Amino acid sequence: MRILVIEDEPGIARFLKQGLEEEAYAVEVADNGTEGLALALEQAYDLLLVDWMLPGLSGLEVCRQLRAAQNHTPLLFLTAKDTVQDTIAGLQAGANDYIKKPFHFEELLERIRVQLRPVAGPPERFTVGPIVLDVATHQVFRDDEEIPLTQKEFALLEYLLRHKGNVCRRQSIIENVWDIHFEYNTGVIDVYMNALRKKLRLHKDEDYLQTIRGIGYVARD
Amino acid sequence: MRILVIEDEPGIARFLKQGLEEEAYAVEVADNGTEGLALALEQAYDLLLVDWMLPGLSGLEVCRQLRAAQNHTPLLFLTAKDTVQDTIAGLQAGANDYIKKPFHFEELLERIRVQLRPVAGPPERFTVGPIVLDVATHQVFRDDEEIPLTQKEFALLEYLLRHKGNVCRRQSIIENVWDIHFEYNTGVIDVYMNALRKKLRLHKDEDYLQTIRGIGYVARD
DNA sequence: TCTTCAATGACCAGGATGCGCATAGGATAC
DNA sequence: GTATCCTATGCGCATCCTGGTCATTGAAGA
Repeated sequence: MRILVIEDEPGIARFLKQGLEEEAYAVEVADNGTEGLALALEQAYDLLLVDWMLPGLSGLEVCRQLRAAQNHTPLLFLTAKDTVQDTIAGLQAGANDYIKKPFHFEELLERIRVQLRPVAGPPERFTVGPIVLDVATHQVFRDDEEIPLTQKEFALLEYLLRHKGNVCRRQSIIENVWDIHFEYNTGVIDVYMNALRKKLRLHKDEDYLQTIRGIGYVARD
Repeated sequence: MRILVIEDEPGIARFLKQGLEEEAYAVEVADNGTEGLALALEQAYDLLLVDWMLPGLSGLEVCRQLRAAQNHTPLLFLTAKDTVQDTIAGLQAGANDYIKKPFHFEELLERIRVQLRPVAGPPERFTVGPIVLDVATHQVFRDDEEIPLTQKEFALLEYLLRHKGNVCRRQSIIENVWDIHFEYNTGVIDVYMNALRKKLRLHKDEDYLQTIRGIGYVARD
């Protein structure tokens, strides 16, 4: 799990970095708002720890701009400002928690874990039409009959179902399912979509996995 | 949005119920842990507000049993116990937040909103008259009926709707939709406007997509 | 106010392009 | 050795654009 700490006071930054690394998090530190925002936007962090008062962009502004850019990485404010107005402003800006200094490191850790634990909880099942995908057991069913899928086929179907209703662009699919982050011209997705549709026995009129020409694919009921 | 308050002190319970109802939440109250747990398990609440000290089952125990039963409704502790150990115990038991009394009602409200806000960002939708365009799902509707559009048709309509009310010059359209940045004399835009109006079944009197002769086009209500 | 006319956009049809489907076969991991 | 993954290739068709004709517009002049 990757955490970005945006904090200008070197002492606190070092303390956080060390403490979190002992908990096996991968920690990076930015010491001003501008750099922090840029990093948060271009890298895929699992969580952001943001100080309120920062040189350059304020923490609040970092949060606002991040959310405006459709980035929804969990963000925790960590701040000495403890007025109710600030707390409310921070949360309204899109933060997920607001922790007041001085804080206990153990409580911070626990609040971080709250954010990082899987959102929906264990019974993660996704469906489209007659198709059911169970993340926990790694099984896929069509009309209660189990369909054996390979790892990649499963990952692709899971990605599409997790974003059911939303169009998944080829680029996002390549990045999230194949973990390829540079430009890459390949036809793998087509091959796997083909395999999926065949294995799931999707007829022409059963367009649960639709092609959006020139864009990508969608799972729709 | 339905909220269940599990709180035994009648004064606080009444205060919460009234305050939350003023914010248009549907609030129910249970005054002991056993009843609260039973309600939470059988009804579909959107959020639970749980006191720590309760007759019958303690709040902590309610939380544990709820999570053990695979119920992952957002749960906020609301408590006078403010030791770090309790906070950690509460969060570890599966709570989503832990708010210490005395609390400001505004902050509580905001923390409730954090839990209730949808994970993904607000959907980007644009409209003119009966036409609705959803960027995320890449869909276009007229009077709730889906209209299939090609990529270019969609891009053109999106561009016009993003600038609703403002006249889009042919040059800007060519640059932003077709990505052509040199002078270029073509009639593509006309062809696509024609296709759009036809597919969207825009009558002569429905001038949601107006032609500004010699300049370009506008989307207007 | 009416007429004329050039300019502009609406609309249609056909051809080029390129995307996605499908299948086969080689590389790789287990 | 076998299952899995990926590359490569050909094909069909949706999409896109061009070029043409027809309709409409608006301004100038009578």
